[in-house]
Formats: sequence, C-alpha cells, structure tokens
Amino acid sequence: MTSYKTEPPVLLAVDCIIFGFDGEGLKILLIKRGFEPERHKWSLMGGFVQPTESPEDSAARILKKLTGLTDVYMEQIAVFGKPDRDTEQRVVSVVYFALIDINKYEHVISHDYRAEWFPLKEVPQLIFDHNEMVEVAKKKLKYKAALYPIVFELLPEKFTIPQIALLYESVYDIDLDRRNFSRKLLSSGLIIKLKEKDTENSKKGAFYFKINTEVYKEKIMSFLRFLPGWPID
Amino acid sequence: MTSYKTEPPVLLAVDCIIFGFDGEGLKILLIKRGFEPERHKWSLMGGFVQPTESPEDSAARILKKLTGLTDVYMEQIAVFGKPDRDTEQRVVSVVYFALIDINKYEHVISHDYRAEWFPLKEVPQLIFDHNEMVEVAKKKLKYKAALYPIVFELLPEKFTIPQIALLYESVYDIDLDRRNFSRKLLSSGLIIKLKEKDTENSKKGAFYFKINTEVYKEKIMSFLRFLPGWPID
DNA sequence: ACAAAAGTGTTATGCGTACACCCATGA
DNA sequence: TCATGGGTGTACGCATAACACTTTTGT
Repeated sequence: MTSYKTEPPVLLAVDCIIFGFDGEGLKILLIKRGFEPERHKWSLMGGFVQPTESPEDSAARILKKLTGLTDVYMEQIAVFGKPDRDTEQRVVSVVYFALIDINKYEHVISHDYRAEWFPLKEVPQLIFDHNEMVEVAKKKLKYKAALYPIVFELLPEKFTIPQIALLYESVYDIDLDRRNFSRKLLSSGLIIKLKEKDTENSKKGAFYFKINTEVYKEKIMSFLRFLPGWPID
Repeated sequence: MTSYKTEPPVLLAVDCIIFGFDGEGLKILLIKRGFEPERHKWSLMGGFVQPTESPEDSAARILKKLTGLTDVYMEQIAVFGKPDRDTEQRVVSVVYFALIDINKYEHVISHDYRAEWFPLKEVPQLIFDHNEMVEVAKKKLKYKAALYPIVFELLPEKFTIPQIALLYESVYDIDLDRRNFSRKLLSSGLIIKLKEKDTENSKKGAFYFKINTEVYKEKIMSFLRFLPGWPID
C-alpha cells in the first residue's frame, strides 16, 4: 500500500473569532451567512482551506477578506470535528481567534458581508456549533492573556492606562483596583508614557502611553501577571 | 448552492504523543511505522478519522489500539496542516497528547506495533513533521502542568513525594528544592499520606501518598503552582 | 560510624492587596 | 467648590525561597 486510498475524505474549513475593543467592552465580529445551508443566520466568518494553503494561511486570507487587515495576531484554538456538526456534509473546522484594533477595522469595512460587532455578553444564536466555538475562544483568551500581554493587540497605538484596565476587566468580567493595576503595569516597563493626555474621558485627563516594542516582543514569549488572583474561569 | 461540492476534500488524521513516567524521567511512546510511505521509520502512533468518529473518538481508539488503555487523559494540542506535510497526499493531522501510567501500559503492550519508550531528550528523527509535533506537545504540557495538576495522571495510584518532584523536574528540566516542594504539595491538600513507605529508593524510605480525588477534581479545573518562579520556556 | 536521602524549622524578602490620600479639571 | 476620575504613598500579611538542621536506615 503506497497511498491512503481507502480513507474517507472530509472538507476542511476555518472559522475565525474576531475580537475587538472599542473602549467600552470586548466585542466580536459576526456576519450574516451568505449561502445555504443556514443562509442569513448569524455566523462566524469562515471559509474552506484551499489546496495550496495551510489552515493558518486560510485563516489570514479569510480575516483579510472581511476586515482588510493583514499581519494580525491570530492563534489556533481548536478543531471542531463531530461527524454531524455541519448539516450538509462532513466538515471539520479549525478555529482561530484574531485580536484586532477595532479602529483600523472601521475604515476598511467590507460591505460584502453584513458584519456587526456584538458585545461578548450579547452574542446571538449562531449556526452549527459556532456558539460553542465562541465559548472556547473566550476561555482561551482568558487563559493566554493572564500569562502573556496579548491584549495590547486590541488597542490602538496610543492608549491610556484606564483603557487597558477596562479592557482587562472586560476580558475577565471583574473589577480591578485601578491604582494597583496602574503601578503593576508601569513597573513592567511594557509601556512608555507620552506627553499627550486623553481629556475626553475624564476631567483630569489620563496620559497616553505607547507600547515599548522591545519589552513587548520579549514578554509576549514570556509571561507576566497584571491580574490579582487568577480570575481565569 | 446547497452543498459545498466545489470545495477540495482532504484526509483527516490523528496523531498521539503518549507521555509516560517510569520514575526515571519523562518518556514518549513511539512506533515503527508499518506501512508506506516512510515504512519502518520511527513515528507517532496515528490513524485516520472515520466517518462516524469525532477526532477525539479517533484519538481514544488509536490510543487503545496501542496501549490497551481507556479513559486516559488526553488533550487536543493543535492541527498540523501544511499542504505538503505528508509526501503522499494532502493529510491534515489533529494532534493529541495522552498522559498514561506507564505501569499499566507494560502489562497490556501490543506487539503488533514495534513500540518503544524514548526519553524526552533522546527522541529520534521521526517521519514528516512529527518531531515538530513532539516539540509543541512538550511546550503545551509545560504550560498546562504549571497551572493544573495534570501530571498526576502519569503516576501510579501510590507514589512518593520525591517521585512527584522528579516528575516535575523531568517535565521542566529544572532542579527543585525538594524540601519546599514537599511542603507546598502537602499544604495543597491534594495528596493523602498512606501508612506504607517506599523503601526501595532510599535508606530512610519515603511515605507513599495517594491522590485526594475530591480536591483533585476541583483543582484540575482550577489551577495551582507547585513550581518556583515560572519555568515555562 | 557514616553516608544518603527524607523531612522539619526558621527566617528574610518581596509581592499582592487594601486603602488613605493627593491631584487636576470641568461644571 | 464640589464631584469625578487619575494617580501616589504606605503598610500589612502571606507565599516564596534559601538553607541549617534533624530523622531514619542500609552498609
């Protein structure tokens, strides 16, 4: 035997959970599915892996198609492959999450898909097992973000410490002591203070910071804890 | 369009990284591949996902076929799906790791496969991208075991604290202070002291312990740290 | 008696946390 | 001048980690 001829083929898909942060709370980007089955229902953005693509390539292509963005932080979450998860035929889906700067998205929005941002707590019913995928993605994000400073991928170039705090609060659904949080973050050397202040969101105004890319690249492969206790799960 | 007919099918495989611990160090179980291509070369145990199976089912079936064991701790690691990773045709592989009690294995060993245990540091060259899979598995194990007490899955029912310490040392390739480690573990309430001692491995003898299943089931979904610092990567 | 491994006691240090307090500013 | 959110100072406690020391037993 020199081939796997007797083995049953499957279709390989990719689905993306796209996280964005608008200063209010964490959101995910969903589309209205444009084809049967389950046409016009809310769904994750997805597509099929092509012969020349790895699943990673495929995920990047799909993300670009919807958001226009490239070089986005993406991470493989899991494979969903129950025999009957798709009603049509056997489709196994590799699921990724992406962290994007929501502002960059807004300028490039593709109207080919009826895409909308949903707060994490108001995700509608989705097709197939997509709700389950979202749950797993949320869990993975929590897990990972507790150890690595990946949530900065969600922020614009300039951001304030209260904003980051809000972001962490949103990811973990907790309340942080902003005072301690601020110190912890500053002492990490991960962010650099700018001259400018954000005066929109408070009377006193909060200083803008930018990422210290040197330290960031180092710590993204290491880990650190900005969070009190361990509010994962 | 009510079907995905134009989409290219792929073959879906599963590969298992089987970890075992023999009191010396962490090992992985490899087989000599029994069919072409790459016949007679060292390989992970694997197989194809059947029409009625989820990838999880498939992984459990494959593990049982090699080791005779069921109800084993398994975890999905990642999907490997580069277009040309298999030389024969397009095969996408879902990779799992399994943690087994090596003693249970030894009684049920299947001789259909030429299987051998290899110390983590002496893994031979494997077919395709299997070496890469092993590396990812090691990393995931470290990551997870730093937060959850999963390594106990590798131990027999009775074990000593020095054994567990050795196991952690083996997983992380570090030296632990056995004195502090012992206290930390005891104070977690995770293990219960037995009357009996292991007198084989030392003059004084070390007390045997068993898992406190109540606490274990609770903590396996939570997390705790037995390790000083954070020796992940 | 000695070596070797198991295990206990003790202590310095630092981190996490709580919270009092000060600062800047718009209304 | 008061309310609001941003930010600093400080103090307490507990977990960590370092390491001196005791215990047990085979040789």
